[in-house]
Amino acid sequence: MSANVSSTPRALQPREARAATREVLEPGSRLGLSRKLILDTALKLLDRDGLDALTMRRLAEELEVGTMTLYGYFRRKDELLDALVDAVAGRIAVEPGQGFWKARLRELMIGVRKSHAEHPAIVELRLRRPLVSAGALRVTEQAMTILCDAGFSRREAARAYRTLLLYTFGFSAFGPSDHGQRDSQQTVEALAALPRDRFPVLSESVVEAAEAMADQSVFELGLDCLIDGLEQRLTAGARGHGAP
Amino acid sequence: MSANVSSTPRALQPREARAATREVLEPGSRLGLSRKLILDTALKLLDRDGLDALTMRRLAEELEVGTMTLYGYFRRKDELLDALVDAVAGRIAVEPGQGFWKARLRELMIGVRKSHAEHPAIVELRLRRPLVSAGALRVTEQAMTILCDAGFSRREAARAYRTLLLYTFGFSAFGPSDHGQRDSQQTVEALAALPRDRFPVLSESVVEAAEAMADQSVFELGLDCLIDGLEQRLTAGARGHGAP
DNA sequence: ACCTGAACACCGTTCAAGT
DNA sequence: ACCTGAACACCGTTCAAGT
Repeated sequence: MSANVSSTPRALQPREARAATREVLEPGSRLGLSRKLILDTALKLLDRDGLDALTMRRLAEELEVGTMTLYGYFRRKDELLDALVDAVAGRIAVEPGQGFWKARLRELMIGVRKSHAEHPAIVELRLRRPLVSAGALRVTEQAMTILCDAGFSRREAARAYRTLLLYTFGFSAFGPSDHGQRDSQQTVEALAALPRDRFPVLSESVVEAAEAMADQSVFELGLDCLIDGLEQRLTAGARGHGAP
Repeated sequence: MSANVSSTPRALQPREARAATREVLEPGSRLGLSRKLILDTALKLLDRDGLDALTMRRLAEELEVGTMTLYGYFRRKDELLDALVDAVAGRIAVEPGQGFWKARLRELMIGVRKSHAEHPAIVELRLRRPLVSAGALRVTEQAMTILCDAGFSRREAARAYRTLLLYTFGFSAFGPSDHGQRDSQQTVEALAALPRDRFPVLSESVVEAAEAMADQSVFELGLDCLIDGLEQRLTAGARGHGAP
């Protein structure tokens, strides 16, 4: 799938590029079709049956339309996927909020995490495409605002946000899935089967390890550790060699 | 691909399970074939051409063997992929090391990150499969040892390691790719094209944001923030309400 | 102008057959 | 016992044709 992605950027012409960022084709639609309807249906399919279930054929079938009709609205499947990611990212809450910067930042990242939890397949989609669309950058803007207001330089704010975002994506992509009951039981069994001589500590921590692997609340632990660590650097920097 | 994964665990019988964890079939090999050779070739293919290039047909072609011959060594492609992940994880450095626990933990996670950087496709493979094989758990054992020695309870050690691991995976999966020169230029352009009124801070931080997105060293920033945050919790816990 | 079936070049895997 | 080609049920996408 991603082999196709990497093979066809095709450097858009300036004028064409501008058009491409908003509505690409959007034909007149003899059937009731629209880009929005296609995206909504794709998201429904994604949430219900996962990333692998989102094929052009099945999406078309769901819309009761010929497969090739979709290609009148999105030139390639990739284009549809990018639009999907942008749309979902665009719904993440970025209210200004109030209070200390640490609390505001915490709130923001929990909103990102919540969006991931609601649409797990979207996280997978973001793996290979470093999408920098407007919808996806709303969160970045908000985070940068909070961090710069707190006293971080633009460079440090950008780096700090990066660690928060990558941690959040990591948790969503590799962390516990929402149903994860069965996973936990399997984890316990796998850990219990380890040779005690080579895994002395883990053998004594089977339950604790399995719980940590299944526990959604570990997200907040890491998030708070990161934010605390960033705060230390902020105050250390201000004291140590003064901000310019 | 992963639809197939989820559809066929098939609960092994106890005796069968034991056999399955080591050598599954390993036929006598009239050609010079072996599970090891297949895995080595698969890893070479993966590193050279990426995850999508690793198809059973192409792997067989590379080995100058009929496609179906591979199925004599691995029952399914998934089985081959799991073996691949386990083998690569098994090579991560987990020397005991010395010094303060923070430095040892830092070293360990940098080793994990290094392995990811060397085999990016392996990170993708670990997305959907929460593999708990012996090879992959060596790092866990080492991390738990370090954290427990430092004074964390087994539960807190397991949770702490979890945040470190998920951050590391997040960075490797969603962070800058190793070549990423071109990405950076494209990022700058995308950020510069944002409407200044809706993105006032980001518009002023185009270069800083693009640099942070391309910078491998941001990994250490987040890693150190996390470890510092964990340390705060360790000492706070020891002072606050004493360890049992 | 809008929609679409057939076809092409791919997948993983089953099955029956080769030696 | 070991190996494998043909076949099946899928992909994304091109192309030429329908209305």
